[in-house]
Amino acid sequence: MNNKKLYITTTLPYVNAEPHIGHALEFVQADAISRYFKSKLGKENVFFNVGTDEHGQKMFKKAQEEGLEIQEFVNKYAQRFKDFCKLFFVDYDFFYRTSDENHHKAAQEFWKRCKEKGDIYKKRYSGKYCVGCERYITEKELVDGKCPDHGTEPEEKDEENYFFKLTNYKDHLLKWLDSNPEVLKPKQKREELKRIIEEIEDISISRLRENLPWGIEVPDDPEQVFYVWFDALTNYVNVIGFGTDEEKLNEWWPGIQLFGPDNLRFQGVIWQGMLASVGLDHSQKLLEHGMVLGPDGTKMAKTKGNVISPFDQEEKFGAEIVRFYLLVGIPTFSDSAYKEDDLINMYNSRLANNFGNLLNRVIHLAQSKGVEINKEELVEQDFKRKVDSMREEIESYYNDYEIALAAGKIDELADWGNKYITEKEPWSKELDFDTCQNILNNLGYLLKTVIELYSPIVPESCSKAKIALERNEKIILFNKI
RNA sequence: CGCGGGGUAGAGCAGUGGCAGCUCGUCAGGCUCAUAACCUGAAGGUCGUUGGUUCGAAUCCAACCCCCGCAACCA
Repeated sequence: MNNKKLYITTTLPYVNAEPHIGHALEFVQADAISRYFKSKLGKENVFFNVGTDEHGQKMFKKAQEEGLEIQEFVNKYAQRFKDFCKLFFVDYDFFYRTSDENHHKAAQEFWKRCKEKGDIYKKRYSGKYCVGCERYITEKELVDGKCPDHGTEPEEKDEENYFFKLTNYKDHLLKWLDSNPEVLKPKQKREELKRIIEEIEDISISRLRENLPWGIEVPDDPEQVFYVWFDALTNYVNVIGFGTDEEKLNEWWPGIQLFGPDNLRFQGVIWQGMLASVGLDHSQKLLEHGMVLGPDGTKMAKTKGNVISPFDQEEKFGAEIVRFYLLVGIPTFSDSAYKEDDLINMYNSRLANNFGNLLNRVIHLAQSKGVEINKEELVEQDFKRKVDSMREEIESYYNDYEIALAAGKIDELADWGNKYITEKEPWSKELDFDTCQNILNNLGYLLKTVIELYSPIVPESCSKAKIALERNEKIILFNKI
């Protein structure tokens, strides 16, 4: 935490298909981090950006296949992502769309600045182009004349394009990574990133408009449009004022970026080179989440029939339970299988039996004993110190974006509450009123802490829990499944 | 020899040189305020294999075996 403002952004998903479980993971992780820091720093000091990447040849083709006007097509899918956010309680501050006019202007401004810096040049290029990858494939990469990633034959292309001199920044980027070893999480990925930087090449950043009518026009060259990645990446700073409001930009940038394993080269290298070109700081933090694997522990694929749909899961279990499992049940920064049995077990034992049940027993006892449980002055100092020191540990996990570990520690706190109540037996008829009142207020304080710290993960339930505790009303917070 | 990550209890994981741990599950007991919940205890591991370094290795080194990702809707 270097200053009071915090900016966090997901990558912009390509809108040529339905949101999948990987998007869900990234979005809810970013949302949990955003919610935590909003509670910590104040809502106005956190800015949480999500959005959709809507240009590119793939999009153009897909729209034609569906027989829709391209803008109509991207509108449809962008809306799907908005609905998806709403469904999973992803409370963004801005939904960025790259087909928006403001984005076009800002991306063009970005281009101009790179050009003024001397980092953009024009070069004739001929080679084999894979539409699936949106890039040229070298002869060496081809497998039986086909793209190794998409299994399709690349198109022969011979055109003049603009290139970005990423190689200018090779040494700079290596130095940056060396002197900021903590910038990338998890740290095991650092070597991989370093290798990618070492093998850096200049990248093609435009296409001929005649081949791709759907894109942003290159400044001073109406025959060319932006290469999709070059325009999409600029969103991260455009949304906070690049090219329009430098003061605002300085307030928020550098930010925290979340992305999936396949995106390391774009977020960690190309984008960082672009930032250097326009004279902006590098990202404050690069968080590479894991991959959600099928129940069998291998990558999801329709052909294998092990695909988990976030919409199906929501229908089956409800959004918060799916959120909980994505955030807590699978490790924050490594690949993990999505298993419904684990989801059920984990939800029942951790939320229903531990946290939910404790809340219920405390409120129930408070009611039957006629005790107020929100009197902080009645909380014993030793007890308070213990809870506060647990809170510190939990917050330090959150501050390090370790959501799953933070949740584990919150469970420990609730678990300790269950041991405490069993030991103190506040239901015993032998106890005098004051002692009972102290015990229950201790527990009330513990629960208040648990509720507050669990809010970023299960926001709706926690806001219900908070009200129940304040009003001393019994509630079954988490029904067992 | 393409690059990278991993192999620790039935499952999921933590553990960077000093008595192998946590959660879930299983079994036994206890409690009874509570959502058949909660508390206590027990069983369960040659830490992938082999060799090496060391007083001492899950941990360091070497070789090998296996799984996964990069990489086929995609993050």
